[in-house]
Amino acid sequence: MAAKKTKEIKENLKQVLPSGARDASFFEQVFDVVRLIPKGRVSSYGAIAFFLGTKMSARMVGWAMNAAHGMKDVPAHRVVNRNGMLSGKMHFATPTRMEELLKKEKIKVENDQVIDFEKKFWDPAKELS
DNA sequence: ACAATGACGACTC
DNA sequence: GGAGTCGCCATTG
Repeated sequence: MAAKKTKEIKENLKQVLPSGARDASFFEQVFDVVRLIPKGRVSSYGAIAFFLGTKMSARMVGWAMNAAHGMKDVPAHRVVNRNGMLSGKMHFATPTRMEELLKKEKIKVENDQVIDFEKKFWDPAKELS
């Protein structure tokens, strides 16, 4: 059921984007930012939300990530919560997929948590200015 | 149209 | 310092 929903989201997003990016504008920005996250680095929902102007609405970033699953170019695995925890790993194809991907990028993950999160943290507002 | 939910965050107890 | 509560914004029921 959830998969079907994701598909619907993706299709809906695809339709909305080229038509008149107003509802998906937020999503588009999120995708762009996440896509710009360097390899071996991670970011947080709050940081992205802040960069987009809605710093208080990290939830929406998470929701955008859900839709981002349809976009393979969007490394959602590099986006974790402000605590550095892989809060969204359960939403991947497999719960271990996120951790595997992160480890693949030299990011240490232990107990669903990114090690040295502060060092790996990539702040869009800071890097992209 | 109203109420509830959510890959979060910050504040309060 | 750990746990609980409220707030935010958009989507879904």
